[in-house]
Parts: sequence; C-alpha cells; structure tokens
Amino acid sequence: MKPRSQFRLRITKDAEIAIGPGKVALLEAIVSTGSITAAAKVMGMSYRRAWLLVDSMNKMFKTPVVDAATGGRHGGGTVVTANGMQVIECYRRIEADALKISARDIKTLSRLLRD
Amino acid sequence: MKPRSQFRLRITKDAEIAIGPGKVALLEAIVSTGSITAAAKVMGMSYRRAWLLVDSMNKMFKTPVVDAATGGRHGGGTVVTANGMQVIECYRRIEADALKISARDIKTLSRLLRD
DNA sequence: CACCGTTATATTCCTGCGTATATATCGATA
DNA sequence: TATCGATATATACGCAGGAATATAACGGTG
Repeated sequence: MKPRSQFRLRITKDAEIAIGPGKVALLEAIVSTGSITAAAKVMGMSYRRAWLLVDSMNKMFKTPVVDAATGGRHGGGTVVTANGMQVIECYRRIEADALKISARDIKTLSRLLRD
Repeated sequence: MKPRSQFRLRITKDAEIAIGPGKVALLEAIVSTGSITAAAKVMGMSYRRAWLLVDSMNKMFKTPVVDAATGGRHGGGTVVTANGMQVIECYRRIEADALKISARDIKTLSRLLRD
C-alpha cells in the first residue's frame, strides 16, 4: 500500500522527552479547542494523559507553554501562550524543512519497499 | 542539562513501521558483529526481539536486507545484503541532511528549555 | 450563593511489549 | 560423524504506560 513517511523530531533532556510530535499536536488541539478536556478528546487520549503531557511541558520550558484557568462561567479553560505558539511554529518549520530537503532520498527508500 | 535533539524518521506501511531508528541501528550492529546474537547483545535487547525486527524488515522490503545462515563452523551468521547497506546509507543521509538544514531552528527551540 | 464545566489529582485495572527461558535444527570443520 | 555456535520458534512471566474511574477545588454568571 501507500508507504507513509513521517519525521519525528524529539528534543530530549535528561532522558525524558521535552518536546515531540505528540506534545506539539496536543498543543495545537488546545489552540483550536480552548481546553485540555476537549483537546484530549480530539486526540483520542484520556484527560489524565493530556494533562500530564501539558504539565511536563510547562515544567521543562523556561516559560509556560499554556495558561490554564479553573472555574468561571464555562468551568475554565486553557490557552496556549505566546511562548507555546513559538514552540509549535518552530517545530513545524523544522519538520517541513527536513521533509523538503529529504524528499528525494525518502522516495528512494520508499521504493525499496514491497507493495 | 544538555538538551539532546534527535531526528527519528520512520517510514510506515499499513500502520506498521517499515524502517526506523531502531531497525537501522540493529542493521549496523549486524554489519559490525556478523550475527544477530552478537548484535542483539550490543544493542542491549533480547535475541528474540532482534530476530523479530530483522524478520519484519526482510518481509517488508522487496529484497531482503540480511542474509542469515544456519550451521557451519561457527554455527552460522548473518550478513547485511547490498540492499540492506543501501537502506542504511540512505537513512543516515536523510538524517544528516535534515539535521543540517534545521540546525538553527533546533538551537532556537533548545534555548527555550530550562537548564 | 448555587450552578456548571473545567482543572487538578489519586487510585485501580488492564493490556501489550519485551525479557527470559527452553528446544529443535542446521552444517562446516576437526 | 560428533561438535559447536548460531538461527529459528514457542511459551510463560513481569512490568510500565495508559485508560477508566472517582473526587475535590475553582470561580464567573445567573
């Protein structure tokens, strides 16, 4: 079938993942939904897992990537900070650049696969 | 501490990984040791796991990536085929190119991390 | 000041991955 | 032809990661 290639960039600190594809996608889901709960649902993961990922990101970066609020009319919500947006943009740009520069070799590799 | 960034390119076929960082490293270990058994030890994994990885690669590529022999003076051994060598080289070249083109952005991202 | 939906957090359970282990087979060489 | 080390394969066990579940706290708004 169609071999799908994907880059997975990870930046690791002390044997734990600072940022990777899953965390970036989660951040993007928070941007578009406005809450961790809804983002978790979109991503198909439990709220707990989503919260743990968000929490670890906030701890690993100098500046938090999200700003979570409890209470309020709609119970609260979570917004991605300017710093978080920069992380997303930078990560996606790296991905796009890497994919572009390697397109030829990736195709070569894919062609070696059985159909 | 020192944030270490790593690219992990995967080429996926039907939701299973055709080639990725672990399999490439295993192939390289087979090149340098001449057997699955020794390569598994070097990689710190069980023989079973190593054999399963090798087996899946041989099945997914049009041409086998290794040639395994049983019996003989030293019990046999496994050599990486020309096709396997091409897979390794192509994969490593993609990695190097991607890392090079993204060096600046990766540094930017790393700097956002806490020390 | 009661309501509501979200964040925050703990506990329990389950499942899949990998290890460990055991066994059969192979075949060049001494 | 007996030996020896590697391949090939099956079974059972352990464990970490994630899901499911439960509960408390929060704070605008009506």
